[in-house]
Amino acid sequence: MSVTAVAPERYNHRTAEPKWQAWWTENRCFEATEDASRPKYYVLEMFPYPSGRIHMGHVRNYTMGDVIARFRRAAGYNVLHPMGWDAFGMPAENAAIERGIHPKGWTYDNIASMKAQLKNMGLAIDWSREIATCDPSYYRHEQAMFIDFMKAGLVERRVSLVNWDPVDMTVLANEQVIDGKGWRSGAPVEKRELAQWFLKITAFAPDLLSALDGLTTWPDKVRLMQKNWIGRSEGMRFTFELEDEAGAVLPEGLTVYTTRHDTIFGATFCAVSADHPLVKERAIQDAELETFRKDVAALGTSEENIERAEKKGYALGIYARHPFDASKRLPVYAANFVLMGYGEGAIFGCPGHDQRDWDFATKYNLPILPVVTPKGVAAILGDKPFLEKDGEEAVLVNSDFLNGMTVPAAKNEVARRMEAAGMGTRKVNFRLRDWGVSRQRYWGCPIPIIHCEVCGIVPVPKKELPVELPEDVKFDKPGNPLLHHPTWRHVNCPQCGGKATRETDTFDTFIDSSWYYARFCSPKADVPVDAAAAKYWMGVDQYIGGVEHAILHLLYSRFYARAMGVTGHLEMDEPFKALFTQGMVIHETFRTPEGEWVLPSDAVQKDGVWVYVVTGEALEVGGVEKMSKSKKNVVDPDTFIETYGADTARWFMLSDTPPERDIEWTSAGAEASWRFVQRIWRLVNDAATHATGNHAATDLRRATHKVIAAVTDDLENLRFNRAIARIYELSNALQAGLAAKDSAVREAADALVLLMAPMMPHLAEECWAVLGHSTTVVDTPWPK
RNA sequence: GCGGGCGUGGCGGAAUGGUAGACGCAACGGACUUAAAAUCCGUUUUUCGCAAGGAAGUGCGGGUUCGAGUCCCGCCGCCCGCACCA
Repeated sequence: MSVTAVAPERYNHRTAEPKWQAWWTENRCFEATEDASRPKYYVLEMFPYPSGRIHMGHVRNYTMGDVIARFRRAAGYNVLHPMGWDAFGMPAENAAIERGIHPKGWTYDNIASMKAQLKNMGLAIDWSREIATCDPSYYRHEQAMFIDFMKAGLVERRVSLVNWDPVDMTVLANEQVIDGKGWRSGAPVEKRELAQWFLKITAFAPDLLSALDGLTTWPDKVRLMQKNWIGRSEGMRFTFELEDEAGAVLPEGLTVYTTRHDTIFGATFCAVSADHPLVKERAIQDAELETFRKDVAALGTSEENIERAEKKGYALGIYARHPFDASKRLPVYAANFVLMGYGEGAIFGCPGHDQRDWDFATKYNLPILPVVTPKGVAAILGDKPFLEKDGEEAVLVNSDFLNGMTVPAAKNEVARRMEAAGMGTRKVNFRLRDWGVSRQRYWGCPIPIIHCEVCGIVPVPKKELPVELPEDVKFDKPGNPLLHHPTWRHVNCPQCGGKATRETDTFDTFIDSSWYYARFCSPKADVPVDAAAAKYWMGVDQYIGGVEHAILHLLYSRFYARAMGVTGHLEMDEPFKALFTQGMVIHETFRTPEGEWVLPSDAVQKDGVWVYVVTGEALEVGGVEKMSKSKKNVVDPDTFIETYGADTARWFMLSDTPPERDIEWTSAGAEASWRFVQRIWRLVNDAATHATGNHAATDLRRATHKVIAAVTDDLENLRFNRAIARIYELSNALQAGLAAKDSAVREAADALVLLMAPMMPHLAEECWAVLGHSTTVVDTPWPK
């Protein structure tokens, strides 16, 4: 039986979608203005790098944000939903090197084409607030703030051992080194000594850590990752007296950091980093030690090296006097496992209760002394160090005045005695390092500094900002084009007027994205952030993006908000009130028998077997993996939207799979979404022929209101897949209601359209008109 | 090694400690059609049974509870993050 008397025409997204997109733009539906009479809602997705084309990951991310924006708008909020471009970065420069295109032209062309693609998605974005970080009107404020940060003592220039990416020929921050390799290039990172600009993120370490507790609407996983990254530990810093082979006291002491000062009587050696001053100084006289230092440096920091590396040491021929037992002296080694960058770059080794120290002691035949044991158990020397488990009661033995004490009590006692004797102090240490922000690249924000031979480091006067990137640069040799520019770097010193040179390093692009969320509040202001606008809009009520930014971008942004607070640019601490990290878009992979990757669009299923359309040969179906160009398992959003419409793409992205998990793109699933679009169209057209109901408590009416409540709750909690399941239920109920001539048919159809509107806004508008409304969905309140 | 998460039909996945498998996909049967597509009506955890109906069932083994997919303990498997951090 046919549901409709006269079959309606098929829904045509090709006419409907551009029509409504134009209508929203003309009527400025999504342009936000401050309005104190309404509650505000700021929803933001991590802005894209303008690579040239959007991918399905963007579609998923921006669809989620859009659903939230449209839902909150309908629910009565004054919504801010802006978009911009994270436009500085290496790919633009690589395009310049490889194809001779200027990074600026390349970037802006990409922005234009990606903007058109995003518009085709029908996003409810306030395009009047669009920003690009490579625009001088944006980065001049970044430069001004850097100078303010300097004045506030949040900037340092120091020579330090840095991570050098030999492929990208630039320095990387610690956060940007993954498994000992550059996060972009994948090349093994080398260590180099360079003069670098640092932002003092460590100044905020305690606050960045403790404030995590308040971010209750962030994923626990992300909070935990940040907590581990910041890495707070409570311990002691104290100094050993040193003596030489003959027992004569040396002028210098050896300061170590430890969290296990309770095990001081188990100490049998000391170890210092190969980069420790004590070692460097002796290596001048000692060729063998210098060789050792080089070997350690050559080993690098990559994961595989660390795993394979044996503990190696070099006895320095000096000894540390035990602080509480004059009869003991501990040989001091230079050791490859001690990091100069953490603590004091020096430790005492207690092999009985530390795996690493155990390995070292075993190798060099150093004594192993058990000093901690479970309560009521005699200390024994097993075949591995004894490490008490969480909550396990352990007591000190073989430890003089500590004997019988619990671990915490013994720590306390050692700290008390050392502090009383002036040997050391309790100290909280953080793993977090300051953020090195100098990059030896062209396509980034110039660091607004002038180096004067007379005056030293001089900030560019604010009235001369922005320091603009010169456009006439050449990419004909490796390294930084700014360094090779004939004139740009040569300037007069703003202070003495003498000859000086500009800083040619540019900022790490993560700086650009560390404050853009605040700039969106007042994108055209002539200060970085207009205070009144920020007071109204900040913080971001819902931030959405990939979990890959759990540390880098999110930690930097949290730091920036604080630094901007100190310098009076922004009055708030936490930029993102709620965070949601969405999963990836994954897809099957296909290979020819020769091992060539094949695009999904070139694979067809014939009699249950996947076949390559070009050659007709059977394809090997590989794993379901993240969409990537290298494996060619990509589906082009543009082509899909052209064929099936934006609403179909949006609907599919939200269906079935919970938003935080990886979603598998399948053509069958996508087509099913398309069929649902047509089904809604038929149902609504059919419902439109029915009379308005009489508010009787029919089955359909009950079902409708149950679904309204459920969908509202689901969308408030970002459970898009469940909201969609409810909408399917309502469409099933409506279909049954139509057959049963239920009097609530019109009411149900209206609700169906309004509930699906955040996900399928174009279809909703068309359906709303079919149902005889003279208003638009975008201006209709959320149903209750 | 340390830290965290997850194991439910053929698949994606539902389920404030209260009828396990909502909703979707796929598959199968039927209607419509010259035919196909689309659409519509059904079936679809496993198992026994012609049926009515019964039994088992949320990785494995225990426990708490009137009641456990959900809470607790111990395993097994997979995934993610950090990693010589003193």
